[in-house]
Amino acid sequence: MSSRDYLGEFEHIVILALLRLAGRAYGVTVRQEIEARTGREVSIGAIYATLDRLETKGYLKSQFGEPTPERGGRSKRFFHVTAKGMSAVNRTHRAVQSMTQGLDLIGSHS
Amino acid sequence: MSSRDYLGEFEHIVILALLRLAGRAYGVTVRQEIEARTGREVSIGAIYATLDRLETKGYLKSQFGEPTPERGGRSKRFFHVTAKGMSAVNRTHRAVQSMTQGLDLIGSHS
DNA sequence: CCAATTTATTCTATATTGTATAGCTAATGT
DNA sequence: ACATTAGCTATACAATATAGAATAAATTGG
Repeated sequence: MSSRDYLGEFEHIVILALLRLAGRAYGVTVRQEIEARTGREVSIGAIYATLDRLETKGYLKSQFGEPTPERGGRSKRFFHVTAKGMSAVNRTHRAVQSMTQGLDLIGSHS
Repeated sequence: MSSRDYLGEFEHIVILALLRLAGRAYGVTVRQEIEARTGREVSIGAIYATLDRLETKGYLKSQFGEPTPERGGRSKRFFHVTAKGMSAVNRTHRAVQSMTQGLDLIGSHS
Protein backbone atom coordinates (compact mmCIF):
# COMPACT_ATOMS: atom_id res chain seq x y z
CA MET A 1 0.00 0.00 0.00
CA SER A 2 1.84 3.06 -1.28
CA SER A 3 1.57 6.69 -0.22
CA ARG A 4 -1.44 7.56 -2.38
CA ASP A 5 -3.98 5.03 -1.29
CA TYR A 6 -7.21 6.64 -2.31
CA LEU A 7 -8.72 6.97 -5.73
CA GLY A 8 -8.94 10.47 -7.12
CA GLU A 9 -12.45 11.78 -7.67
CA PHE A 10 -12.54 11.02 -11.37
CA GLU A 11 -10.61 7.78 -11.03
CA HIS A 12 -13.34 6.72 -8.65
CA ILE A 13 -16.08 7.48 -11.15
CA VAL A 14 -14.24 5.74 -13.95
CA ILE A 15 -13.60 2.59 -12.00
CA LEU A 16 -17.24 2.44 -10.98
CA ALA A 17 -18.18 2.70 -14.64
CA LEU A 18 -15.95 -0.28 -15.39
CA LEU A 19 -17.62 -2.30 -12.69
CA ARG A 20 -21.06 -1.66 -14.03
CA LEU A 21 -20.06 -2.25 -17.63
CA ALA A 22 -18.41 -5.50 -16.67
CA GLY A 23 -17.22 -7.26 -19.84
CA ARG A 24 -18.02 -4.52 -22.29
CA ALA A 25 -15.99 -1.64 -20.88
CA TYR A 26 -13.80 0.30 -23.26
CA GLY A 27 -13.13 3.99 -23.83
CA VAL A 28 -16.33 4.85 -25.56
CA THR A 29 -18.73 2.89 -23.36
CA VAL A 30 -17.05 4.16 -20.22
CA ARG A 31 -17.60 7.67 -21.38
CA GLN A 32 -21.22 6.98 -22.25
CA GLU A 33 -21.95 5.27 -18.97
CA ILE A 34 -20.60 8.23 -17.03
CA GLU A 35 -22.54 10.70 -19.05
CA ALA A 36 -25.74 8.67 -18.95
CA ARG A 37 -25.61 8.16 -15.20
CA THR A 38 -24.31 11.48 -13.98
CA GLY A 39 -24.93 13.90 -16.82
CA ARG A 40 -21.29 14.81 -16.64
CA GLU A 41 -19.57 15.42 -19.94
CA VAL A 42 -15.94 14.47 -20.20
CA SER A 43 -13.60 14.41 -23.13
CA ILE A 44 -12.52 11.06 -24.41
CA GLY A 45 -8.94 12.07 -23.77
CA ALA A 46 -9.70 12.49 -20.09
CA ILE A 47 -11.12 8.99 -19.98
CA TYR A 48 -8.10 7.34 -21.54
CA ALA A 49 -5.61 9.29 -19.47
CA THR A 50 -7.36 8.06 -16.37
CA LEU A 51 -7.66 4.49 -17.59
CA ASP A 52 -3.98 4.44 -18.39
CA ARG A 53 -3.03 5.79 -15.02
CA LEU A 54 -5.19 3.25 -13.24
CA GLU A 55 -3.72 0.44 -15.27
CA THR A 56 -0.20 1.60 -14.49
CA LYS A 57 -1.05 1.46 -10.82
CA GLY A 58 -2.25 -2.10 -11.25
CA TYR A 59 -5.89 -1.29 -10.57
CA LEU A 60 -6.94 -2.33 -14.06
CA LYS A 61 -5.90 -4.72 -16.79
CA SER A 62 -6.75 -4.39 -20.46
CA GLN A 63 -6.70 -6.39 -23.65
CA PHE A 64 -7.66 -5.64 -27.23
CA GLY A 65 -10.77 -7.31 -28.57
CA GLU A 66 -11.42 -8.87 -31.94
CA PRO A 67 -12.82 -6.51 -34.56
CA THR A 68 -16.60 -6.45 -34.47
CA PRO A 69 -18.86 -7.11 -37.45
CA GLU A 70 -19.91 -3.46 -37.55
CA ARG A 71 -19.17 -0.73 -39.98
CA GLY A 72 -15.50 -0.02 -39.50
CA GLY A 73 -13.18 1.31 -36.90
CA ARG A 74 -10.27 0.29 -34.85
CA SER A 75 -10.48 -2.56 -32.37
CA LYS A 76 -11.58 -1.92 -28.83
CA ARG A 77 -9.43 -2.08 -25.79
CA PHE A 78 -11.40 -3.69 -23.01
CA PHE A 79 -10.65 -2.94 -19.40
CA HIS A 80 -11.42 -4.77 -16.22
CA VAL A 81 -10.81 -4.04 -12.56
CA THR A 82 -8.21 -6.14 -10.75
CA ALA A 83 -8.40 -7.36 -7.16
CA LYS A 84 -6.05 -4.56 -6.25
CA GLY A 85 -8.40 -2.14 -7.96
CA MET A 86 -11.32 -3.51 -5.99
CA SER A 87 -9.48 -2.90 -2.73
CA ALA A 88 -8.86 0.65 -3.79
CA VAL A 89 -12.52 1.32 -4.56
CA ASN A 90 -13.56 -0.22 -1.30
CA ARG A 91 -11.01 1.70 0.67
CA THR A 92 -12.14 4.92 -0.95
CA HIS A 93 -15.74 4.07 -0.28
CA ARG A 94 -15.14 3.25 3.34
CA ALA A 95 -13.38 6.55 3.89
CA VAL A 96 -16.24 8.62 2.53
CA GLN A 97 -18.75 6.42 4.29
CA SER A 98 -17.12 6.89 7.65
CA MET A 99 -16.98 10.64 7.18
CA THR A 100 -20.60 10.72 6.07
CA GLN A 101 -21.97 8.56 8.88
CA GLY A 102 -24.70 10.42 10.68
CA LEU A 103 -24.69 13.48 8.45
CA ASP A 104 -27.85 14.40 6.68
CA LEU A 105 -26.89 14.71 3.02
CA ILE A 106 -29.19 14.23 0.11
CA GLY A 107 -29.37 10.66 -0.95
CA SER A 108 -27.69 9.45 2.22
CA HIS A 109 -30.75 8.01 3.91
CA SER A 110 -31.94 4.58 2.72
CA MET B 1 -21.29 26.55 -12.12
CA SER B 2 -17.79 26.51 -13.59
CA SER B 3 -15.95 23.76 -15.40
CA ARG B 4 -14.72 21.96 -12.32
CA ASP B 5 -17.94 21.17 -10.52
CA TYR B 6 -16.96 18.24 -8.38
CA LEU B 7 -14.97 18.21 -5.20
CA GLY B 8 -11.58 16.54 -5.34
CA GLU B 9 -11.17 13.43 -3.25
CA PHE B 10 -9.48 15.15 -0.36
CA GLU B 11 -11.58 18.29 -0.62
CA HIS B 12 -14.55 16.04 -0.20
CA ILE B 13 -13.18 14.47 2.97
CA VAL B 14 -12.25 17.85 4.39
CA ILE B 15 -15.62 19.42 3.76
CA LEU B 16 -17.33 16.43 5.36
CA ALA B 17 -15.14 16.92 8.40
CA LEU B 18 -16.30 20.53 8.62
CA LEU B 19 -19.90 19.45 8.48
CA ARG B 20 -19.52 17.04 11.30
CA LEU B 21 -17.49 19.43 13.44
CA ALA B 22 -20.06 22.14 12.88
CA GLY B 23 -19.13 25.17 14.98
CA ARG B 24 -15.80 23.90 16.26
CA ALA B 25 -13.98 23.28 12.99
CA TYR B 26 -10.49 24.68 12.63
CA GLY B 27 -7.23 23.30 11.29
CA VAL B 28 -6.35 21.07 14.19
CA THR B 29 -9.80 19.61 14.80
CA VAL B 30 -10.35 18.97 11.11
CA ARG B 31 -7.16 17.02 11.01
CA GLN B 32 -8.11 15.05 14.11
CA GLU B 33 -11.57 14.27 12.85
CA ILE B 34 -10.21 12.87 9.62
CA GLU B 35 -7.64 10.78 11.35
CA ALA B 36 -10.07 9.55 13.98
CA ARG B 37 -12.71 8.55 11.45
CA THR B 38 -10.65 7.18 8.60
CA GLY B 39 -7.28 6.41 10.12
CA ARG B 40 -5.74 8.52 7.41
CA GLU B 41 -2.80 10.66 8.44
CA VAL B 42 -2.37 13.99 6.74
CA SER B 43 -0.03 16.84 7.40
CA ILE B 44 -1.46 20.01 8.82
CA GLY B 45 -0.17 21.86 5.77
CA ALA B 46 -2.29 19.67 3.52
CA ILE B 47 -5.33 20.54 5.57
CA TYR B 48 -4.82 24.29 5.38
CA ALA B 49 -3.96 24.29 1.69
CA THR B 50 -7.22 22.54 1.01
CA LEU B 51 -9.23 24.75 3.33
CA ASP B 52 -7.78 27.82 1.64
CA ARG B 53 -8.64 26.57 -1.81
CA LEU B 54 -12.15 25.70 -0.82
CA GLU B 55 -12.60 29.12 0.70
CA THR B 56 -11.29 30.78 -2.44
CA LYS B 57 -13.88 28.88 -4.42
CA GLY B 58 -16.58 30.16 -2.12
CA TYR B 59 -17.35 26.77 -0.63
CA LEU B 60 -16.25 27.87 2.84
CA LYS B 61 -16.05 30.98 4.96
CA SER B 62 -13.80 31.50 7.93
CA GLN B 63 -13.30 33.84 10.84
CA PHE B 64 -10.83 34.04 13.68
CA GLY B 65 -12.11 33.19 17.13
CA GLU B 66 -11.39 34.83 20.43
CA PRO B 67 -8.38 33.50 22.29
CA THR B 68 -9.30 30.65 24.61
CA PRO B 69 -8.46 30.52 28.31
CA GLU B 70 -5.95 27.74 27.76
CA ARG B 71 -2.22 27.74 28.07
CA GLY B 72 -1.14 29.86 25.15
CA GLY B 73 -1.16 29.76 21.41
CA ARG B 74 -2.50 31.68 18.52
CA SER B 75 -6.21 32.14 17.95
CA LYS B 76 -8.15 29.64 15.95
CA ARG B 77 -9.52 30.17 12.51
CA PHE B 78 -12.96 28.63 12.34
CA PHE B 79 -14.42 27.42 9.08
CA HIS B 80 -17.93 26.73 7.99
CA VAL B 81 -19.47 25.43 4.80
CA THR B 82 -21.44 27.86 2.65
CA ALA B 83 -24.60 27.10 0.70
CA LYS B 84 -22.47 26.91 -2.39
CA GLY B 85 -20.25 24.44 -0.60
CA MET B 86 -23.26 22.35 0.34
CA SER B 87 -24.32 22.15 -3.30
CA ALA B 88 -20.88 20.98 -4.21
CA VAL B 89 -20.87 18.19 -1.64
CA ASN B 90 -24.31 17.12 -2.68
CA ARG B 91 -23.44 17.18 -6.34
CA THR B 92 -20.37 15.10 -5.66
CA HIS B 93 -22.38 12.69 -3.58
CA ARG B 94 -25.06 12.29 -6.15
CA ALA B 95 -22.52 11.49 -8.83
CA VAL B 96 -20.92 8.69 -6.85
CA GLN B 97 -24.29 7.48 -5.71
CA SER B 98 -25.62 7.20 -9.23
CA MET B 99 -22.55 5.33 -10.36
CA THR B 100 -22.75 3.00 -7.38
CA GLN B 101 -26.47 2.22 -7.72
CA GLY B 102 -26.92 -1.52 -7.96
CA LEU B 103 -23.27 -2.44 -7.51
CA ASP B 104 -22.35 -4.67 -4.63
CA LEU B 105 -19.60 -2.84 -2.80
CA ILE B 106 -18.74 -3.18 0.85
CA GLY B 107 -20.76 -0.82 2.92
CA SER B 108 -23.17 -0.12 0.10
CA HIS B 109 -26.09 -2.21 1.36
CA SER B 110 -28.34 -0.93 4.15
C1' DC C 1 -6.21 -2.73 -53.96
C1' DC C 2 -6.92 2.23 -53.04
C1' DA C 3 -9.44 5.97 -51.14
C1' DA C 4 -12.96 7.41 -48.16
C1' DT C 5 -15.28 6.69 -43.94
C1' DT C 6 -15.81 5.12 -39.34
C1' DT C 7 -14.55 4.00 -34.70
C1' DA C 8 -11.31 4.05 -31.44
C1' DT C 9 -6.94 4.97 -29.31
C1' DT C 10 -2.66 7.72 -28.38
C1' DC C 11 -0.06 12.14 -27.71
C1' DT C 12 0.70 16.29 -25.74
C1' DA C 13 0.02 20.18 -23.06
C1' DT C 14 -1.86 22.71 -19.16
C1' DA C 15 -4.69 23.69 -15.01
C1' DT C 16 -6.04 21.99 -10.55
C1' DT C 17 -5.42 19.04 -6.49
C1' DG C 18 -2.84 16.55 -3.09
C1' DT C 19 0.78 16.60 0.22
C1' DA C 20 4.75 17.55 3.08
C1' DT C 21 8.20 20.50 5.43
C1' DA C 22 9.75 24.51 7.29
C1' DG C 23 8.91 28.81 9.14
C1' DC C 24 6.24 32.40 11.22
C1' DT C 25 2.70 34.58 14.73
C1' DA C 26 -0.04 35.36 18.42
C1' DA C 27 -1.21 34.07 23.20
C1' DT C 28 0.38 32.97 28.14
C1' DG C 29 3.06 32.41 32.03
C1' DT C 30 7.22 33.52 34.68
C1' DA D 1 11.43 40.33 28.20
C1' DC D 2 11.82 35.47 27.11
C1' DA D 3 10.51 30.82 26.76
C1' DT D 4 6.72 27.94 25.70
C1' DT D 5 2.60 26.64 23.43
C1' DA D 6 -0.91 26.28 19.91
C1' DG D 7 -2.05 27.35 15.48
C1' DC D 8 -1.53 29.39 11.05
C1' DT D 9 1.27 30.61 6.45
C1' DA D 10 4.48 30.04 2.74
C1' DT D 11 6.48 27.36 -0.52
C1' DA D 12 7.48 23.68 -3.42
C1' DC D 13 6.64 19.66 -5.90
C1' DA D 14 4.14 15.41 -7.29
C1' DA D 15 -0.14 13.49 -8.95
C1' DT D 16 -4.62 14.03 -11.00
C1' DA D 17 -8.02 16.16 -14.17
C1' DT D 18 -9.09 17.59 -18.64
C1' DA D 19 -9.20 18.96 -23.45
C1' DG D 20 -7.90 18.91 -28.31
C1' DA D 21 -5.31 17.34 -32.02
C1' DA D 22 -3.15 13.63 -34.17
C1' DT D 23 -2.86 8.91 -35.39
C1' DA D 24 -4.32 4.03 -36.32
C1' DA D 25 -6.92 0.10 -37.53
C1' DA D 26 -11.15 -1.72 -39.60
C1' DT D 27 -14.67 -1.80 -43.54
C1' DT D 28 -16.72 -0.84 -47.87
C1' DG D 29 -17.28 0.94 -52.51
C1' DG D 30 -15.50 1.25 -56.90
